[in-house]
Amino acid sequence: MNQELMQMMRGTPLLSALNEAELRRLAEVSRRRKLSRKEALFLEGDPVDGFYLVLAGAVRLFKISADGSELTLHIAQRGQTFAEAAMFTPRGFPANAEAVDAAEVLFLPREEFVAMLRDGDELCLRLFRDLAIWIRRLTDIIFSLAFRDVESRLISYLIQQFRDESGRLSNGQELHLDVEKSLLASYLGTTPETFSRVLRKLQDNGLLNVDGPRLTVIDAEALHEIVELDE
Amino acid sequence: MNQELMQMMRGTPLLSALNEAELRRLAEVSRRRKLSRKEALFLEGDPVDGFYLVLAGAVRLFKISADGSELTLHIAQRGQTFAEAAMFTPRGFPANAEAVDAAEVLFLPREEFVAMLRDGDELCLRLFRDLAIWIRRLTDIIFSLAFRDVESRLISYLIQQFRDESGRLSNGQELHLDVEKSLLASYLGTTPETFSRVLRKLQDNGLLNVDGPRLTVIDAEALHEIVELDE
DNA sequence: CGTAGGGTTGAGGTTAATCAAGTATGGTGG
DNA sequence: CCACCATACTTGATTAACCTCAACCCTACG
Repeated sequence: MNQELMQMMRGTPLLSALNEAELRRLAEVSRRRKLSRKEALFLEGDPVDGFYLVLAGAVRLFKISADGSELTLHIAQRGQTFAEAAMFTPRGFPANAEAVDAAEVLFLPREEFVAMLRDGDELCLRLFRDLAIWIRRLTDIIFSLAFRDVESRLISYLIQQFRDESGRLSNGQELHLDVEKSLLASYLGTTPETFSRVLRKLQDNGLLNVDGPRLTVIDAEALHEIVELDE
Repeated sequence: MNQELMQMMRGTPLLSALNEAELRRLAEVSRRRKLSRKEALFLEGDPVDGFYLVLAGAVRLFKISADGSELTLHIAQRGQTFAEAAMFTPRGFPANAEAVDAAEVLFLPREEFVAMLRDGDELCLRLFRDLAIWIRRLTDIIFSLAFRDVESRLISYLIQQFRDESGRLSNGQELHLDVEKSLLASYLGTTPETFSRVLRKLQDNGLLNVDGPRLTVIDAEALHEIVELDE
């Protein structure tokens, strides 16, 4: 049996509730799948036979509009699970999934997993927490889209990604964007053009230095003020 | 024991998984609460000690921005439960709740409910479905906010509320708005002014007749076309 | 009759999308 | 090693959607 796989599974909040035997059983029926950059994993509406764990790389979950524009809901990183909730809806996946860069995922079949839900109440509680976190995440996105402008959303993202122990950015700090700017734009619910312009504006106003994917914080205080204005 | 209460509880998808004894036990520890129009039930961030079932009237779940504007996430009607998910997050309610009109709710304490989760796997599965439905609902809201204009959202709402067996509106059909227009505006993520203007435009274009809260469908085909354009 | 609340209408301004063009940058094949 | 191309990114000009502010209407109700 694959030791590294078991290790990864144990590392997730959800699956760590399983005992050794269950973990091994689940590992046996799971399937690995390699994805190339931008390769689709599933589409919105596809029937759901199980959920996924990211083994390597990252997977993007996104909605797509009739005219083709996209909004990224979440980027699942190595060690994270996704599509757990979809297993319990009759209407298939509520979003699309594709690899950000080359990636590998582990597919965990619904049937075996649900069987384990039936005997372990700890596993149930973990899954409830998982789903509740999703609900939180989605309500946060709704709040952002409804009440905040792109500038505020962008700065929020930076703070969230790069904050120190105090939960804040500090002057001189280097922020290296590890994802494409256009992907980030989609995550912020805007276009690459607007994203670029907002970065530019922050630079012109002396809050941030921009050098390709390398950002340098110039005026952390001002940045924090902008997001705190709309909570 | 209150027969009517038991009846209501049995009527919900979630609680119908409980057996008689459990139902009675839960009814015993539950608490009824009457709310007057616009009375707050809880605020975002409040600690969560349980969830709610609407006994009468309706309860509105909404986010509120720093400058005071509101976005309604859901209007829970008689017989519906809400805040189930919040029980499993460490960060309190993710939204505010208040009565739309005079209403009555039943508070179901977390502790007893979670205890029942531990022994009934059917109950767990129902709850998973509940949470998955919430996730679906929230992703739909996100889709609407990100990709669709107010006109399209409004028509979608009307179709959703008043569709016949075929899932469509028909010419001459009377649609009676049972909630305040300003509340509807908040539900559609817009302002009363814009809401009013959109209705006006639909009337001017001969798609709809507007007489206070009474709408009459003039051109169902055209209405459906508008929403189908953006899926 | 007067007032209050919900609703409507108009003018003006802001945000951000769209369209179009131009600039790096990195990889590939000659 | 260089020319070429694809791709991401940037910038400018224009436009569209929608919000804000302000005034006004209408109806219910004291």
